[in-house]
Amino acid sequence: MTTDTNLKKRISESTIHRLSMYFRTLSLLEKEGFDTVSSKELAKREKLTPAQVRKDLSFFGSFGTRGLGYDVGELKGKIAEILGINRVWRIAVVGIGNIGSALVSYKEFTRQGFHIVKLFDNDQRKIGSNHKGITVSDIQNLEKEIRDANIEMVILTVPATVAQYMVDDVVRAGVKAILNFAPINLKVPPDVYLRNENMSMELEYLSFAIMNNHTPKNVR
Amino acid sequence: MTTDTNLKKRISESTIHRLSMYFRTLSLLEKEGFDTVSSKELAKREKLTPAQVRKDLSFFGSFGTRGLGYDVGELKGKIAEILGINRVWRIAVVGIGNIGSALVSYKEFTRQGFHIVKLFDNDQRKIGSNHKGITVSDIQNLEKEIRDANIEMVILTVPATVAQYMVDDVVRAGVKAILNFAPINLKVPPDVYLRNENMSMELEYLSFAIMNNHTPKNVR
DNA sequence: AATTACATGTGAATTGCTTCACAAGAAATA
DNA sequence: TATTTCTTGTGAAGCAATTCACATGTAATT
Ligand SMILES: NC(=O)c1ccc[n+]([C@@H]2O[C@H](COP(=O)([O-])OP(=O)(O)OC[C@H]3O[C@@H](n4cnc5c(N)ncnc54)[C@H](O)[C@@H]3O)[C@@H](O)[C@H]2O)c1
Ligand SMILES: NC(=O)c1ccc[n+]([C@@H]2O[C@H](COP(=O)([O-])OP(=O)(O)OC[C@H]3O[C@@H](n4cnc5c(N)ncnc54)[C@H](O)[C@@H]3O)[C@@H](O)[C@H]2O)c1
Repeated sequence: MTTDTNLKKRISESTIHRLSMYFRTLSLLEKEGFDTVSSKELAKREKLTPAQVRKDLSFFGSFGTRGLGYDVGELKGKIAEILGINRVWRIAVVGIGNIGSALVSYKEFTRQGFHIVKLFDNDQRKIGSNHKGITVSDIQNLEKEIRDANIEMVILTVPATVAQYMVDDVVRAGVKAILNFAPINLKVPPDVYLRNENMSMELEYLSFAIMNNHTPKNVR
Repeated sequence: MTTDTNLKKRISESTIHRLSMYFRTLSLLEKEGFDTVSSKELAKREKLTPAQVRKDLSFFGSFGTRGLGYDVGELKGKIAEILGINRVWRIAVVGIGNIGSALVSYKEFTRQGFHIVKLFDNDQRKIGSNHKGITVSDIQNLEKEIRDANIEMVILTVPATVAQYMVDDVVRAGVKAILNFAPINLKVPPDVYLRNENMSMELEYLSFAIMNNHTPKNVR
């Protein structure tokens, strides 16, 4: 393990999230026909400081040209590399209900390299049905099918009551990253990454903000 | 404006998010039959330090009993008050597509006081149709209907291409909080709160984590 | 009533993140 | 080629968030 790799362990979550933002904005700038962009312009579009943009990038190398700025296409490529999105990720969705099937229909994921290739449910009425060309598999076959299909990430959209059981199954199948939508604290082994998408939390934040005239520094 | 109000302006976004987490865990503890809970136990369930829990709460008052801990029901009530969720929020969903209709079906929101009472779309095939007992209104009537229904929050689930126009309309209608699902940087006046729900960003974070063996301090 | 055990609430210390400020380098201009 | 203009990359400074550590207080026990 090199020093560089150790370095990356210190990158903050905020920095990663901002890299995602830069990536999206760079795609937009590319479409708008810009060849280069300064940290100042990038910062303006994200409501950040130019120093923040430069510092974030500096953790990974130096990608700009002094006096000129960054080459839009090049920087976009570098960030894709950093984020690991210059490749295809094979994903399974577990729980094909309201939210699960909405996610399956979302073409933008595919365009970004997040390929949903397997769907699982335990409801006999859903098993065998077709969503955007993918047949819903029986949850009973989860482990084998996940392994056979080389799935590395799972989007979990089952009821909170069964979410932990499904996580355990998914982990057993060798999946290393889970995006969970159930409002519950899940346990995963240390080598499995778990992110929670919690919409109620965001509504609660808005509620607090209105009630208290909240004005924090950085709002996502 | 009192000193207390000014105080609240300094509360960090992380603290608010943790209050949401505490609230959910307290609800669970209540169901599990616990009368009291210590900062230690609460912290354990959230993977935080006890000091963090106590510090978060200390910004708003002192709710515990030394030697004993916090009364579960009481603390839950206090946090509900702080977050402003001890009341009903009237919400409209704009854009009744894949994700919009999934959200409308989500009963948990209602249980938490987030009442979705109006739906809007611009598609003639959707206008007039019924979702969970609510008729989809024509987006043309947005301003009047939002005002008449006393809507204070909007969930925005329209394509990114039209999201800014819809925000402008919604702001004009007097809405003070927006939860946006379109992957785009929206502009709102300073007195309107905007939160973005960005699922791609979470997948990108997972991608980065796998590729770099990322081990940050606090993971959501 | 005294003692023990336990857990809060909070200044102080520490850690982490953001912003500052400027030397250094590249491009454009004269 | 020299000069001006512009913008990066980065240590240092400043600020914000987290954790420490303990005085204080309550309840349970003897
Ligand atoms: N719908 C929303 O807008 C929304 C919003 C926020 C959070 N969530 C959360 O997302 C999750 C899914 O919500 P939903 O509204 O789509 O619910 P849903 O009931 O529509 O979908 C859940 C799906 O999971 C399947 N399922 C149940 N047990 C299973 C198992 N053991 N194995 C495999 N599949 C199983 C069900 O058959 C169903 O198809 C829930 O945890 C919910 O709390 C939903
Ligand atoms: N589906 C997902 O899983 C998902 C995931 C992440 C983000 N998003 C984002 O959420 C948004 C909605 O996605 P979706 O998949 O539900 O799309 P969708 O096309 O299914 O739904 C969009 C809805 O908005 C309506 N609409 C379009 N223009 C409108 C206007 N001017 N006024 C009112 N309504 C209008 C359409 O008629 C449609 O019903 C998009 O911005 C998308 O990028 C979706």
